[in-house]
Amino acid sequence: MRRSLTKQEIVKKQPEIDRIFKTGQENSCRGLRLIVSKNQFQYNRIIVIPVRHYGTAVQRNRIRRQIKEIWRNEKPKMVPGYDFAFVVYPGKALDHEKQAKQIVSLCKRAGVYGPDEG
RNA sequence: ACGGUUCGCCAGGCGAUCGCAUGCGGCAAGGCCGCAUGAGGAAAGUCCGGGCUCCAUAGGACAUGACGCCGGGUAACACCCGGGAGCGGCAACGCUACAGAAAGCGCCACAGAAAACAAACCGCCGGUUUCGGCCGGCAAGGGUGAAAAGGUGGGGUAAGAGCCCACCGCGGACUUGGUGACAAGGACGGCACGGCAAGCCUCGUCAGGAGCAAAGUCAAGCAGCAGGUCGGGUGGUCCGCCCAAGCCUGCGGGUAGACUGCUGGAGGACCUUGGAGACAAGGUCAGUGGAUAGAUGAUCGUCCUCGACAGAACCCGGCUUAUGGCGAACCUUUUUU
RNA sequence: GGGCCCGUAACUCAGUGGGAGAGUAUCACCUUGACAUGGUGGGAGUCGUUGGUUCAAAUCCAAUCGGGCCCA
Repeated sequence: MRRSLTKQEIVKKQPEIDRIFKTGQENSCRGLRLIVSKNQFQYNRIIVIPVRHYGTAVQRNRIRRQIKEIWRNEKPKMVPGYDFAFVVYPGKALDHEKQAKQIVSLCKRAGVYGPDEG
């Protein structure tokens, strides 16, 4: 499987986001919350949502790109068929390695980080 | 060297791996491959000015608002350039809502006699007196205040006063220079005319309203009810013009998709010419963001000065604010020659 | 993206050029055996910030910071 991230793999519609928040299963850690919900596709989808008044436009763009990048690299190890919503809260910025560990542990707790794949 | 003033420039580089968007080409059939391109000087605040779209190709009047030394630049401006005057600074240089207070209205708290067609508290002088004061003259002195009706000196006088004189200030016909703001000179006047227009206002100039969530096309979908009257064309009013037999308002219901607008521009780089400059004209070259939950990133290596402020959402011209570094010219002080 | 509004005491607000105020709250005292209520008195402010106009600015003007509302 390729490690690409196309437009299809991004959750776009407001009703779909509402569905994730209603039916999804929540896991959170410091400054980050992950909501996972099953979808009707064969692949996974993602959305990154910084909370209201999260820094400047530059900071919001940066955290979204960083999380998308980590998720893209870890995607082949995930169980397919889920929607991921990352809600980001303001806090101290982590470096790439620590942030990747944090996201992987969140996915493991959510039960979508399959050890059989990869 | 220290401090300061003005102007200009840059916005980490290179390489590797993975990845995103758009355009083009190919394979070939809705997916791959290749190539090219891919945020800013402020993209920001939304403070101004336009383009563009709809309402009438936006017409007249009033209201309202903005601007306000002169000349020029520009599509336009509240911006820019050059100049004048005033103010600040030792200077380089900077700042200025810089029209009108003799069109009119209003305000000037407290204090003070009086805050503006004048007037007289303490006073000064003359006359009179029943010694309490009264009548008249004066506005120089005191006192109050942010501000008190030219200043200083001399003459003059009962005491005084532009009452007279000299100098300074003010106004100023006129003359000269300048496109002009204005500058220089100035007969004469004899001080009459306090300040505030970022108070109302007057004069001059300009401005119709709304904004790409404008506007248009397609698809999907729903449910009407009540009221108002003669209207509507966008939100100040009237006229005019256009449209219409229906329209408007309120409550309720439905949609939350796709496409056009959407980027080739008052555009950029370089050169030449004109101009003091802002800028204009001509030529050559390249083809250079267009997303729509929102594309530029991540990691590693390496070098250095170790990277600030910060992310396009229709597009331009400005202003303002945030911010790292570099360079040039000029000025002050000190030292040296 | 665009349009619009508001910042005054701890809170809610008034104040349209010369004195910074009201209610609630808080503090002290009185009243009560004690509490509540009631009464008397007091403290608390860079008027969001920075400049400008004016003799004088919470007020007028400009810039800036923070908060809020609306659109399809």
